[in-house]
Parts: sequence; C-alpha cells; structure tokens
Amino acid sequence: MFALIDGNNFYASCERVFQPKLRGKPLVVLSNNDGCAIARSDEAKALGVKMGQPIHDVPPAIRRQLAIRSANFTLYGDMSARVSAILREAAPRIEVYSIDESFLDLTGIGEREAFARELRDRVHRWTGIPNCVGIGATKTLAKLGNHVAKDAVRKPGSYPAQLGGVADLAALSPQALAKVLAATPVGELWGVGSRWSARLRELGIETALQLRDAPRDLVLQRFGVVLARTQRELAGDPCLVLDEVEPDRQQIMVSRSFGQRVEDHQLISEAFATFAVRACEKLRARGLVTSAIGIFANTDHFRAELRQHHPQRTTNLPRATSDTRVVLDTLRRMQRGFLKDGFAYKKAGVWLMDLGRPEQIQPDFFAPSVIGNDKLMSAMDAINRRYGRGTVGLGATGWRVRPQWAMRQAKLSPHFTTSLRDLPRVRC
DNA sequence: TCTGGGGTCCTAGGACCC
DNA sequence: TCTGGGGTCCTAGGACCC
Repeated sequence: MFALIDGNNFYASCERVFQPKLRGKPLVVLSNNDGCAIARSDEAKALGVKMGQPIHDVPPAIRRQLAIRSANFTLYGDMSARVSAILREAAPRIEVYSIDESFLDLTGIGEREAFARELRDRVHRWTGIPNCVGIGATKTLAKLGNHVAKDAVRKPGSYPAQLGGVADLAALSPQALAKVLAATPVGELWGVGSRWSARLRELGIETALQLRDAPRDLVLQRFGVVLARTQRELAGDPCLVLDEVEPDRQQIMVSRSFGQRVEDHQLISEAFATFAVRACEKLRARGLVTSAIGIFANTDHFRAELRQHHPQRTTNLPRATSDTRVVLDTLRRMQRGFLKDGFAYKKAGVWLMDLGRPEQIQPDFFAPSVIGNDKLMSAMDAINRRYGRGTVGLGATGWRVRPQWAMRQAKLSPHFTTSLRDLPRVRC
C-alpha cells in the first residue's frame, strides 16, 4: 500500500511561506532566465496561465494582474529537505521521488486516512507548504489518488466526500474506483504523456478505466512494457516498488540559456568553465568520479533568420577524476575550433558522463585509475559551503561579477532559509 | 524583445564474439 | 541441397518524469 504526498503548486507555495503578501494573489514562478511559467498558484491557473507557457505569451492584461517571481531553486531545495525530514520521521519507508513529491510505504498502518491527514497537517504547520495525499494499492493509483485529492480541495464535491486533501482509492468499492477511473482522462495518468495519450485516443482509449480494461497484449504490443506496467498498476497489480535508495547518477549536466546572445568566444569559454565547476561540485557531493566530458552550444533557435550553429563534442578521459582542474584542462582542449566566428550563441552546457564510484573503477596495473587531488577539492568545497558559493574558485571562470551571459533573474526573492543576509525580519 | 533545466528507461538495429 | 545458435555492447531515437 502506497501513499504519495505532494506539495501543492510547490514553488509558488515556497515563495508564499516567507512573503505573506503573495497569499491569495495570482502568483507565477518563472523558469531560469525568466522565460516560462513553471509554477502557478490556483489564482494564476484560474486566470488561464498555462504550465510551461512563455510569460511574454501571456496577454498583457492578464500579466498585469500577476505577481511574478524568478526561480529560486536554492529556496525550493531547502524547503523540500524540510518536508522530507518530516516524512522520514513519520514513515518507516520513504522514496523521495522529486523536489515536491514522496512515496511512502503504508504497509502495516491501520488507520491510513487518519495517518495521512495527520501527516498532511503536520507538514503544513511545520513548513508552511500546503499539500495533498493520495493512497492506493500501487504507485500509479497513489499518484491518481493525489490527483483526486487536489481536485477535491479545488472543487469540493468532485470526489465521493470532501476528504480534506486526502484520497484513499484503496478504501473505495470497485464500483466507486471505476467511477474515478472513468472520470480520469488517460493523459492525466502518471506515465502517459501527450504522445501516447494521442495514440491511445486513436484506439478509442480515452479514460483510465478504458486503459485498465483494454486487451493487455494490445497495449504491450503497441506501446511496450512501460505502458503495460501502468495498465497492470491501474488494475491494482504492483509493478513498481518503493525505491528507498536513490541510485547513483549516470550523468550530471549543467547548462544555461544566456540572458542575451553572446558572440565573444572568451566569454563563452568562461561560461563553460563556470558550468564545469558547478558540475564537478555536484559530482563530488555525490561521491562520484567522471570518465567522459561533453560540451554543447546553441545559437538562438527561436530566431530562424539568424545563422544557426549547434556544435557538440564529447571526450573520454584517460583516467576517471572528480578534480575540477582536470576537467577544465580537458575542456580547454575540447574547445579548440568548437565555436565559429560570426555566430551569436544563446545557450551552452557541460555534462559529465560515465560516472562511477572511485572504488568501483577497473584498476590499471601500471597507473592509478583515478587522478586528481581530493584534499584540495574537499577544502575548496568546504570553504564554499561555509562562506558561500564562489568564495574560492578557479580563474578560468572569468571571475566576473555579472558576465554578459548571466541569466536574467529580475524578480528573484531572497534566500530566506540559506543565507544569513537574507533572513526574514520580524517587526513588532 | 521575450521562449528552462535536468534526468531516466526502453527498443531496435548493427557490430562483434564464440 | 545445404546455409546455427546464442550472446553482449553500443548507439540513436523516442518516450516519459518533474
């Protein structure tokens, strides 16, 4: 038996915790570079702002009514950690599925609904993040339950009873569950995206109920094992387990769109270095080493009239490393002849591949299998953790206060929970 | 003028092995 | 007339997730 607990409009709710004036207002959080809406309060949804919609596509009359914030992932990540800490204390087995969602194993818990409601209240009281809980015999059904619970909060009466943000599908009769499934368009299910839902509709499968009851060999044959699993999960047959331990990453990517188009190769090379430094920090935080490096750059593909170039290059390292200097050195060689003159670049990125645990790397008889200076890197990481990111670094990043490629973040709120300078002030 | 970032898994086909 | 069987690895493309 699974529960899924999910923060409502998570990023928007994080902003509201420390900015009470945003409560009750239509609020939109934008993607990096202040591009698209990636979170919307209920009020903003009611105004018709769509998920992923470029903010400049929102009609000015609507836009004027919106409170807008730039993405503040430092804040959201920290709030997320607070929520998971509460969940971990409450439930013996938990899988943190994303920044705003966790699955819980409810096996052995008798009063499921009471438990869920208590947990939901506690998370809200202790963190300020409103949330909903869905319960089901499988992960897919728990996800659907969460969906139902959110609907029930928004539109009371749409679900058998007003359940205060908790929906236990496992407590429903088969007929009542069928009713819920019949009311769910197939595209709203976890694991069914826009492509598959279009293809399913062509086959006359429009609701979750129709998918559950469709011929299994048809689903397997036309869509493969992934959708076949979803189908079985809908029928209450668990195919997905609780993944308590997060598996090691296979790759780490750091990429950004630039705040403006950039032609200067030196500046872009500094951007590459900056991204590589960040990627290596993430790598070390996970205790991994990398054996391959990739870089890419893109011109502005939204401007078809401009000359386009999107080069990409990968290199294998002779020895695995987590030392930023080794990566930067490789990066410098990879960049020879990489960019072309006369092109204006809009986005670039670095990714680290073939990641592994240093102790699991196949050793070399004649040379160390992992190279770099761990102590130096640990010291740098410790200083930056203690005194803030970028306190010590490497010259290749250009060390500029506000480089030309820096992303736009015009409406960034303070780092309320992670920076002493940004601590909220209380006046009385 | 403006249009995000970061991941995973599955499948099919080709190369290659014994 | 005959022309095996079984396997791994790699890559590209396509789907999904938040």
